[in-house]
Amino acid sequence: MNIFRYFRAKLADVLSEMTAAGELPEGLNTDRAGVEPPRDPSHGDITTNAAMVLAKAAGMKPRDLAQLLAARLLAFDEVETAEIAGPGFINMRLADEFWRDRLTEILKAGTAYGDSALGGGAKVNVEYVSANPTGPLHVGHARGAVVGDALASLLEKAGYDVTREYYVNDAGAQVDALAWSAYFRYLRALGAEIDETEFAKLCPGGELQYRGEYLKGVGKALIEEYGDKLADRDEVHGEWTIRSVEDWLPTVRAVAIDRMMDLVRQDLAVLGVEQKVFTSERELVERGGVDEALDLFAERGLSYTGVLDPPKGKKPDDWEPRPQLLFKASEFGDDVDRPLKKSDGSWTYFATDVANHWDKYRRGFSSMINVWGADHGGYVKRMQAAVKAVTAGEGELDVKLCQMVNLMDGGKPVKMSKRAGKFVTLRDVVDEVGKDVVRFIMLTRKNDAHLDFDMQKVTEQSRDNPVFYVQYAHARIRSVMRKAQELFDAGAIAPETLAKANLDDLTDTDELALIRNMASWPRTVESAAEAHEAHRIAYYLYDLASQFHALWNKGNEDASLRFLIPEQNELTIARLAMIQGVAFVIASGLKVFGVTPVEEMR
RNA sequence: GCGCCCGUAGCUCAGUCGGAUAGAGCGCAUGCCUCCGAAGCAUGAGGUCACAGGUUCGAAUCCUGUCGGGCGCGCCA
Repeated sequence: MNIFRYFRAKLADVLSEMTAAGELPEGLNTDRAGVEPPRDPSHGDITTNAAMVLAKAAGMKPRDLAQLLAARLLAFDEVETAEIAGPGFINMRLADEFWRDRLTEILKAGTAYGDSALGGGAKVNVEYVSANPTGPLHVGHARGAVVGDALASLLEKAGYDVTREYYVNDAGAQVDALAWSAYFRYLRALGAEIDETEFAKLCPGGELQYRGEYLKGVGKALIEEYGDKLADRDEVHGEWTIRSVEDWLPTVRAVAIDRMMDLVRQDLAVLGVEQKVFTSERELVERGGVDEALDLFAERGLSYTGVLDPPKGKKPDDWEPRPQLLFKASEFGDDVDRPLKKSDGSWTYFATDVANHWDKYRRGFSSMINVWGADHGGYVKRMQAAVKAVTAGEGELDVKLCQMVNLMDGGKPVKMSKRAGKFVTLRDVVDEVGKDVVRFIMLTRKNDAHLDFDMQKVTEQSRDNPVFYVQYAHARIRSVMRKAQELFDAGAIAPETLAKANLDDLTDTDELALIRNMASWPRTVESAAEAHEAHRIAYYLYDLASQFHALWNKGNEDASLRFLIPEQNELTIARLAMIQGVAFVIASGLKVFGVTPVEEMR
């Protein structure tokens, strides 16, 4: 139960009562009246701005209206006090009993606490990673993977029907370059003595783009399946020669992409990411998806053949005007119209991506979320414009841009050279620090802020490491529960039993404050889901964990505040119920992150 | 030149639909372990929310402009 939503409903009742009594005018718009936590807890448990927002329309002074509202709100059993403060806030304090009931609710729900019906089962598509299938994933991809995956889980928790999707860019120049690079490995594996720089000259762009060791496997796989059929051997000199492109490239490309996608899937599995739908750009093109989408543009008069102005501020050295098929993106909020066809007549990446989103819409997703690297920022407007155009305004696309991850080791940046094919892979990092640490840390910043990832700091066992601190809280609770088995039967301290326990002994201010914080978990889930911001969960968990640790520490000074008090069974049971509640809420949050709560620290 | 993102404590960052006296960690200062819950804890100092206007009961938050940083800007994805 989202307590703020609960009291917002009560406020609505009060407002309609007042309208019926003639104290408020008919047809008052009450949308802006909300029930929220006060900024300062000393003001109370919940607060409403209703009097201030409605005063003008009601023709009353805010504080006068607040008086009337407060009197009626006070009539509810749960509301202990209702005071007017500042410009017209109504601060309410809720009965201790109400909070203890929330704890009972948590114990009944377990890790399902915080589940919400907010989404109402609406379908949402979250597309993330979507890295080119040209090699293993590196650390940068890890952030997008985790951000997308956690956002998907968060939306599921908030009641949406979520599909996790990966768009495979298996058409276009990049995968052709991959095929060339794989072909080189194939020829080498056949035993051909081909010089790398000589071969590079034959490649498109005169460069052998992918030189990592990981392509050796593709070369071998090609030999296993096709033997030497993809190359010719000069009978006289015994040298291997390259066949014409159309004879080998489609085959090599297909095998290489297949292999690379296996690699990508394995890397994602290591991170605990499992996407359900893999949409192939090539298949989309082959089954006419692009033609369909662009026909739609043509029908609606949203495309035309024209010439773009040269980009300003950039040296137009090799620029020359060329007529292209353009999409009227500027009619949908973009700055200029965008090309759908290249000068050679083939589709641009944008055109196929329009088809991709059109396809998603037809599969029933009017709500779509894409997670991209920040370097794709310039692409957002045109894609949103395209989604609006292709769905006739019914579809909505939110793009989460992930900023760079600065990989560090003991305060020093880890050097990565993409040119030499030496970059730190996702797998390297996961092997080093573990999946849970990577996942949690990737969510400790807003997606659009730079993130420092220090391999040493993230495994440090100290308060400034949020992963440790949150996990430690959970482990401490599990440890107390284990110890409690020396005092009670396992059945007596099982969550189902604790849910029935008498909690009246929970009277300490810090204990009640802890319960209040737990009770704000459903609201945290809902607001984070609405904002599409999973990182808020990390801050909530850190906050809850430190509140728990503070209470634990008080037990050092004052033995009467400890969780296990010998000879005082009822009090101890109540406190066990409380910390079990904390463990559930932490586990519930970690589940959203795909992080396993630990039983003990090692 | 244009567009997008960002600018909050010495440092790294939170900040809920616009809400009251702007928060956390690190660092700093002070106090606290012969044992019973210290892989530490408690308390405190520290701010022109980049700057200047505007919107209103109320602005770190919304709008306009300026300054500073990052990213992007036809035939790459």
